[in-house]
Amino acid sequence: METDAELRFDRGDETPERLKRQIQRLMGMTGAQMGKVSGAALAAVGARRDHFVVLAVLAECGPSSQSQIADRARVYRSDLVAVLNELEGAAQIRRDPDPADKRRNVITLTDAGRERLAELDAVLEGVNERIMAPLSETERRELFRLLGRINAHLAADDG
Amino acid sequence: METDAELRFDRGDETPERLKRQIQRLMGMTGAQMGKVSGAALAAVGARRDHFVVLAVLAECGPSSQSQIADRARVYRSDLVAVLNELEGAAQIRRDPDPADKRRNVITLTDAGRERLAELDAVLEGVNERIMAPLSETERRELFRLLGRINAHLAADDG
DNA sequence: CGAATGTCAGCACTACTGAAATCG
DNA sequence: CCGATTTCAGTATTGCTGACATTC
Repeated sequence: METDAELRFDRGDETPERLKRQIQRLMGMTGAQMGKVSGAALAAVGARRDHFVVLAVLAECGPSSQSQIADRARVYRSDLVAVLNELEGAAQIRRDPDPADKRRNVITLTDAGRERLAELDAVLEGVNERIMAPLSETERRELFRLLGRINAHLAADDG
Repeated sequence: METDAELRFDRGDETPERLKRQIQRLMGMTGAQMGKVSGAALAAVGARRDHFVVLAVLAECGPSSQSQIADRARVYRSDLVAVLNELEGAAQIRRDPDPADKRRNVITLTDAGRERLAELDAVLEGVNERIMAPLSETERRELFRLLGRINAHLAADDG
């Protein structure tokens, strides 16, 4: 039998062509790696992605209810609760009952929250720069443009 | 207080600028959506991503040991076991002990496996086309090129 | 002995669902 | 009564780690 002879023992970049042609796979791998890098960078300062996203939404949209934040940050309402608990514990947000609608809370960014956002923003900007390092300025814009188009198309397709 | 007046009730695309500028976020969202689309397409024919990847590796690299497949398909050895069990159950692969090294199994693609791979390949090609629909041929090539560069850079950076 | 291989068990994290309590 | 909001509990999937027996 030729069992041993037919095994390929060589290492290196042996990724099959079939896999290389799959945009899903390339996007998935690259996206996952980006997620890891930025996740690790945020973890290094004791934060997670949701913290940044929620703070950013509050900074740009002003005081909001939790369901508004959930919609804009694309976080589930149920998961948002824990995030807000943590941010509130660090005094980066305030959670006050809305007198006009007693079902809601009004979430407000504090000064500490604004500082924290600036910190996280700087961290992620560093990550951004590191990720985009091999691309020129025009290439970066082009990448954004292409991804944006695909993303819009996918979002319109099935929600 | 102006609690109610400061709330923003308008819906639509309110994604904060800060978030739009994050390549990680755009890639993450787009990649996740691609993953969902292709995952759903594969689930519709009773398969998962790993099935396709493993079959593709076997088709292009020939009979291999499990750890070789794991390396090339970027699947963990531990997770590969279940995948191979399923493929073996459907008679799409054979798992024979390697007489030359009794620690190893030699995994071989069967004819049924080749047929299955062709089927999954067609399914994913459809997904690919659907995802890339809004882009022209040159734009698609450009996207691949840019992503490939970033991916190679990230992979070289930290493994 | 140390290293590789296949296997199993389990952990951590994220996305997601469901339901309850309160209120409009 | 129906619907929205906040909250808690739990599921499911996936990436990943650790341990173990066997064999080189």
